[in-house]
Amino acid sequence: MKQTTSSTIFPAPPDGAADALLSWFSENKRDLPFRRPGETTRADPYRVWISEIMAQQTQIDTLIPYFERFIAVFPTLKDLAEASEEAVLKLWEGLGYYSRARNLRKAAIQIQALGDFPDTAKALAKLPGIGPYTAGAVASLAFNQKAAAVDGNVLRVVSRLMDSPADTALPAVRKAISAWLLTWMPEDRPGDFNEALMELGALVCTPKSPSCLICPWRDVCLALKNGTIGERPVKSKRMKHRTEKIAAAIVTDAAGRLLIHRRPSNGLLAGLWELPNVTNSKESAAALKRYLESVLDTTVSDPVFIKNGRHVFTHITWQIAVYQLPLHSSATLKSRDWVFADRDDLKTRYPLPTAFSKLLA
DNA sequence: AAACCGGGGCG
DNA sequence: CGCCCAGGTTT
Repeated sequence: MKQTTSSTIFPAPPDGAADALLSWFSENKRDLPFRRPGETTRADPYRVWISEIMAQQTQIDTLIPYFERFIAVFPTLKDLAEASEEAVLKLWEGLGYYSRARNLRKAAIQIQALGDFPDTAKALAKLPGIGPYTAGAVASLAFNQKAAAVDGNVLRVVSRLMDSPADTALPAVRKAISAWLLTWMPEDRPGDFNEALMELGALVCTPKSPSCLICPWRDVCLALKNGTIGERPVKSKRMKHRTEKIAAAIVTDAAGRLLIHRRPSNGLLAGLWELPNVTNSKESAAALKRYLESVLDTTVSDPVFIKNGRHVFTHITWQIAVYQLPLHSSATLKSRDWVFADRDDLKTRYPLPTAFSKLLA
């Protein structure tokens, strides 16, 4: 008997949907560096984990070079657990959401202490940086455990298959879809099933202009049948935006080294390095000069305006005025959060967010 | 439940 | 250039 305790938000999936999906996947799956078989597992859990954390914020094609570099520097869990935070951040430079890099290292240390890589969604979810999605993804893709892994791709694919008007921004809807997927996930192939759902979302059931004509579900998809593909999935959340004016300084010493500052260990771009700057000041050039004089404990020349820049985050737009201040007298730096960095160290050592690195280009 | 956390791709 | 994309943590 099937589903005596059904009560999920959807009725049973269309007949043959699982078989059609798995057949399509076996013929169309991409050969990706984190999908090669593990020694004793479906895939290497360390690689799956790293790739899933990276995939949370980046499309696969963009992520691959980062992944390859990361694995080259930290080939094993042990290498990552023994790395410095700054070394991990440097490899993460340009990917954004830097707390994920810090959590990656913390979790590596915890897994080392455990001895074995956690192999259930429940155990994985205890690690920093691993929530419901990543826990399910690693458990199923690496260990073939029966667990849901509902990301944006899966929400879209499922919403369209069932022509669901449910708001996928709501945690309750995500939970309901997870529970529903478990009711028809093939017992012996959770990893293939989850990976196939995500691959379908990435290659065929894309957000805009999906390739419905070649979709394995073209005959059973309810949104396609009802002409509502463009309206699925339904998502409610919208966020506000604010603008900040930043005055940033390019300060070089007599040797041509660049003055940089480490940001605080919490908040936006935590722990990354930046050009010295002041925010939302009316007399920005004068404020910048005062700021630098207090930091360097010496008088500096008047800032010379160079150019304007602009950087857009999800919730903030920075309007950046860039000034130059060459130093001729020597300056004393008060803390390890201030450095004169030469060109080579800037490239290899200090993680600089895109907002600033593009100003120097 | 809502706010915070970044950068890249695309039309 | 405006618009879109996502999952985990913190408040």
